[in-house]
Amino acid sequence: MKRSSYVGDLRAEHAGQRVTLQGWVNRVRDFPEQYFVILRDRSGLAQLTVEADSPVYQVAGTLKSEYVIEVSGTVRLRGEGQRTGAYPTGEIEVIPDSLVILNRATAPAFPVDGSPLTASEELRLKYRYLDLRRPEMFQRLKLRSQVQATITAFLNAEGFLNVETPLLTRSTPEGARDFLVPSRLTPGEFYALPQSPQLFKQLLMIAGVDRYYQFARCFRDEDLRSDRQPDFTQLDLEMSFVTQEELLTLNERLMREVFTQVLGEALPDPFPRLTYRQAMDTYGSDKPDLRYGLPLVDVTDLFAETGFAAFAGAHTVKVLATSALSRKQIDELERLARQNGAGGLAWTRREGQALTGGIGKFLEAQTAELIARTGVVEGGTLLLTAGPWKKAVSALGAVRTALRDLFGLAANGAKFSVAWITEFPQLERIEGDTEQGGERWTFMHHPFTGPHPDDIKLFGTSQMGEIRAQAYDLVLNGFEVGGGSVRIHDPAIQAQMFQAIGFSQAAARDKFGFFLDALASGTPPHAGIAWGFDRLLMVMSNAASIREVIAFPKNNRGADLMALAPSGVDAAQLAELGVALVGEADRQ
RNA sequence: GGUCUGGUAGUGUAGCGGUUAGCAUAUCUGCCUGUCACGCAGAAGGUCGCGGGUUCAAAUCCCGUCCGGACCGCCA
Repeated sequence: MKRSSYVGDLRAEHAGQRVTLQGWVNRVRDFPEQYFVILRDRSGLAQLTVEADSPVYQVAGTLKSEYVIEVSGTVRLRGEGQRTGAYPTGEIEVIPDSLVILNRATAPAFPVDGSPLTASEELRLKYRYLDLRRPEMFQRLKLRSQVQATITAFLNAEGFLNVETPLLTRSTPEGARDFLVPSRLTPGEFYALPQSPQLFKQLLMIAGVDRYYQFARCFRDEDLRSDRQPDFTQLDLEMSFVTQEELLTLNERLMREVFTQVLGEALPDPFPRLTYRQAMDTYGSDKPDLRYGLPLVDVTDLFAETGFAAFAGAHTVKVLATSALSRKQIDELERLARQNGAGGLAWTRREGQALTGGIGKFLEAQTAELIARTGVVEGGTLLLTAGPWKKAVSALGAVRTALRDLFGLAANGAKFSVAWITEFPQLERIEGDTEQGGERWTFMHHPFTGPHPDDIKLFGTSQMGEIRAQAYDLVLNGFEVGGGSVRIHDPAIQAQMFQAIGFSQAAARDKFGFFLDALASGTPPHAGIAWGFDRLLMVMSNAASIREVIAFPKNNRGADLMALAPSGVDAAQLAELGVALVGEADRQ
């Protein structure tokens, strides 16, 4: 029988019409004179009313939750006092004259009928197909599909070409561990799953495609987090003959389009911008949550002459002014600051025009100035970190985020706060690796990121750490939802970059000789970006974890609790691949 | 690799040295004249994650281990 409509679309205006519906039994309410069967499909719920004299009364009595049924019948306006505004179809009921059980069901492990969710996430992941029956989950799948459709339409209209790139490929230098796939045809050799289509999209520019995009599946074999999956999707795009400015502008338009079309939310035009330096210095993060203020205040100068030894010699001293905190809360924040690289978290409290408690007694000479600069309120707490610049700011940045969660600071601000972070450093010093006294450097973004033209002269000097990259991140509510760069298209600069990160010419040739050849074959200036698609959806749907916006995600340990992956394979499969397992003791 | 946190009927939770291991919900049975997370009555359902220890006595305290989650490292 052909379905005449979705269950949730029925309204009073359909009264008198014959319908055929298919779906799941959400719930059966058993009364002396009739059964109320609540039918559910992805569109919503509607009530079937089966009276005692109905031809389907017997069958209706055998229905249980989650049975799959098909009914035909007539839509009827409910009587006065029987209508409800609790759900959209509450004005009507369907009087079935035929009811077929298409499939029976075991009792679900947890309720999916719209009653409050009680199941643990572990259970939801194990029975993901049940979890996805819940309207909340279906809405997330739908949102994801709508965002993808909006992006596709926008980029197609802008002349972008959707091109797919291989999943079985060669290791690309993104810095994460690769997932490897053994080759049967060439035993002893491996494919790598792409960490991103980086080289391929640049090759498409070299090939003259000019404007490319793809919803690219990417794989990184690193530990998971609530916003990180080993197997994820990015919106990958690349453009030729554009400046950084043009690329950012187009992406802003795209993002605004997505938010207006899908959520009806207006984002600013243009997006605010912060340099990496500003973001770190003011918010202690390169992905600051700008829905609230609470800036880090620099007080390095005030501490230079204090008797507080730990702070007097510090390169950077930063302070956050917050409302009153209990000792226990301060201890918890200190633990967090330490975990984020600080030696400790100093504190003191404002009482009138004095600072008492914590390190207050060392600060008599600076008290007035500290109160003035931070604007700390009466009874409020000052939290301070000191140390090398990056450690001091990022530890206090972590504290800033914790204060947001503690006091709900983000709740009063804009629903979505977006910004570009620009001028990332080109190179990052590798710490604790100073063999032969020389310092070693690595790329911060990836080795094909173009340096700022004004800073190219710093390659090979002692100021390599100051080289700015033409790299940018898109930040939304404290999450990095995108990142990209203007690429190097000049082989000479590429050579300088390789040299800076200690890549010999031979090593570079060995790793991606094909790409260097391509660069030398006529490469247009080009730039690109990749959006963390899952992460964007997580923020858009205000979900607590990335797993909420992925149909079949992996848990904290990278396991699929439903399919039970990863899993062992039989010896024959391994033999065919030329792969042998080593014992635990032989593993590093 | 590290820090923190949790694991008790199908599910969610209470109990934190001596309880017949409590409550809610789901399940099953019966009842109920229109419900809408229907209601009422009853029944069944638990190796308190697992192993060891302390104790007259352990769900409860200790140690180890496995599993879930958050974070650091790692990763854009």
